[in-house]
Amino acid sequence: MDKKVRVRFAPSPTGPLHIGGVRTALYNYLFARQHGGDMLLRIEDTDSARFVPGAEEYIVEALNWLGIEIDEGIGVDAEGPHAPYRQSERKEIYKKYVNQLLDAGLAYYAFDTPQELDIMRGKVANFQYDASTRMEMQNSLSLSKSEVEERLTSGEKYVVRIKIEPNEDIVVNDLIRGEVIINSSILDDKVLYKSVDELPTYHLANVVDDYLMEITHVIRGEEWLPSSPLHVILYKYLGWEKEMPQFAHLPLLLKPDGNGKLSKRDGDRLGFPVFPLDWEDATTGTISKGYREAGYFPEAVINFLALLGWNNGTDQEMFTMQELIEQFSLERVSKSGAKFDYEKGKWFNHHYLQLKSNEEIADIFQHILVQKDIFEDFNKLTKIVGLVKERANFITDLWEQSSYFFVAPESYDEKTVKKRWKEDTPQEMTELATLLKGLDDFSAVNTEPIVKQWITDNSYNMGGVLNVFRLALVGAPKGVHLFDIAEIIGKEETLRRLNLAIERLSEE
RNA sequence: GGCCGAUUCGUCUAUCGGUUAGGACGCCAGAUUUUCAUUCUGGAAAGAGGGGUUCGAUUCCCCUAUCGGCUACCA
Repeated sequence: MDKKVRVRFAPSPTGPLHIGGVRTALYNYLFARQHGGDMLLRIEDTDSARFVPGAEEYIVEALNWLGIEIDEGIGVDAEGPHAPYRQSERKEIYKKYVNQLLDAGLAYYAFDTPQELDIMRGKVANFQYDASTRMEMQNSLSLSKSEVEERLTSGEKYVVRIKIEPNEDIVVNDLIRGEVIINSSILDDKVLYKSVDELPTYHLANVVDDYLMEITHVIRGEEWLPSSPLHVILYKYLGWEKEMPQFAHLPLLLKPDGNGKLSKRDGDRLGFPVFPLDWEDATTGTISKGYREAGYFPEAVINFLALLGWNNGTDQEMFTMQELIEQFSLERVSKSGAKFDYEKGKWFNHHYLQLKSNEEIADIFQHILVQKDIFEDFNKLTKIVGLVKERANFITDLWEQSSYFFVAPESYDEKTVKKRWKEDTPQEMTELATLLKGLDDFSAVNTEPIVKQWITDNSYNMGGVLNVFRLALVGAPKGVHLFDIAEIIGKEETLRRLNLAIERLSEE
């Protein structure tokens, strides 16, 4: 019987969660759910220098908003069978395995300072700390036993490096890319542990934790592919070869224009969010926009992200989370990076907006209106939403599409005025006002035929009259069906706007 | 520079040796409409290049090119 599937999302709390990270989390989640397995959230804060307060909370909130549920670890409960889930709180655990490697002669102490290493890198082209150079460096392999002892006891800062045996082909079996073979000679003796903060580096920490937490599948970004042979070696050195998880390296999310990894700056430059939620940088105070605050529905973001690198082989484009869980497969994840197509993201949101009920949308839209000091009757609002929602991509677009329902025009579109406002217009509009004034039933089904009949009877120009009427009500050549507008704003307001337009536009 | 990975319309992608290379976003045109938008219909638009293998390559192999990732006491 196979082991229960267990995957983890392991971001480092160095800032807001990047949208690419969100996709990684999503794929992990889909995979776990599909196999009835567990999804863990682990915080990789082994770099004390890059720790950013609030980042962890942000990550939890973002996943929560998106409906990516965590079964174990951070954000669920402090305990859990493999607690703690914050690597900075697992120091003792790593220490034990560092010592194990040291004792077995598979790792060694190194005392070279960062400055000394920089000098070496400057001096020797393509310098690499490995079998070919390690004997020239300051470490427990090159130094005498007593000197090492002395340096250690004197409290000199050191680092523990893995001892890589050269000239071995390391095979990484990737679920997406197949076998990737890398020769160990190109690997350097990576730092596993640093005494400065008594913390391991990512490489050791992630292997130890994945083993201890019984992770069966490591699904992560492609940027980890080059270091995965190192991880394979680590599993071997630690004696966990049999328990080694399977790897799947996801293609990267690329900039919409040009090349390279999608970054925060692309969002600022091109005007779209690259983060799930708004994020305020504590030191600079600058705010990075998030999808939530930009008006996206979580299901739209999920759907959009899911398809950036995966498809089910058919023409289907709309997927609920449940369908994604059922249909997702690593085999169908593409190998090449995907450029981030923000326009398509908008289209997804438009689609999901149309799926919402008018009441649901009106409920949210109401909050936007209140901020503008507009308090509209909910039933009326629901009606308005039904009329304009198909024109919107976001609920926030609704205001632009419907403001004329709430406020009378302050100015009139010049081009339309020039084109439509003729010598006879004031007279026609006055007649129209009189006609409307006499109507009791102001519903569109009643007013429309009457007004049109009046136009015909007087041999007026249909388009001319109606467009000026629209101009009076809306102020611009836009908007929903004219008589619907009149119905909703009501007889009184319709007449008021009509007279206002006659007054203002006749002056000129 | 070295290593690894990738390469189908502008973009996301389908195709698992034989297709008029399909769909979607975006774009353009037409229809509908009192306006704008929506909607509908139609259109333009792709296998990086070169060698093989094969009766036949977008598909398999090799080379080149291009792009990307990694190359930290960062993840």
